[in-house]
Amino acid sequence: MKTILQEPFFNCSTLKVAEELLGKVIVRRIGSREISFPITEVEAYDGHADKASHASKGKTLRNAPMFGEAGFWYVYLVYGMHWMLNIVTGSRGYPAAVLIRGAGDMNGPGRAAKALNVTKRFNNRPANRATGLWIEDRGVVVKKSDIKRLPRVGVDYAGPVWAKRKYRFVVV
DNA sequence: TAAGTGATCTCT
DNA sequence: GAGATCACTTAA
Repeated sequence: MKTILQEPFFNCSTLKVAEELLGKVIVRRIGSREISFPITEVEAYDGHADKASHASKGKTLRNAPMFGEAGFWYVYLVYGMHWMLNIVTGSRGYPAAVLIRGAGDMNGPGRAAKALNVTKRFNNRPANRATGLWIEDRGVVVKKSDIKRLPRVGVDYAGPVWAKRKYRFVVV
């Protein structure tokens, strides 16, 4: 049983989407080939009040996709070399997204994006088959007891309150 | 542990 | 236009 996740799945509480994304499968079509990896680690960025979120400083050209429709990709470059792959959540106008930090054997968001051959070409595009990058539910259920909640990575600048929030979900 | 790397944002 | 800042990786 395969279902491609659509807007209703993502137009929901960001934390809930983040948690439920674990065990789902990210699929990339390159020409006639398809590669896929189960999602193992994610981070939630929820709303303008979240100091760790790009959206906390208001809407800019870069983070505009976060304010858009759920189920769209938000892709950007950090440290001059790594693409970060996020899926937008929540309703239009509410800035939120989930960062894909790990998929398959890959650890670290930069490597996951590299393995999937993701670049800004996917920024602000919908997650569906036509785009060539989407997420499937293949019926795998990750048990609650197999999910670990941890603080997010690299967001100390957000201050102790937000930096300590356990918005990161990992499959153990 | 620290350097590499470049888009983006915030001042002038 | 210049300068600071980064949701990271790799090699040492």
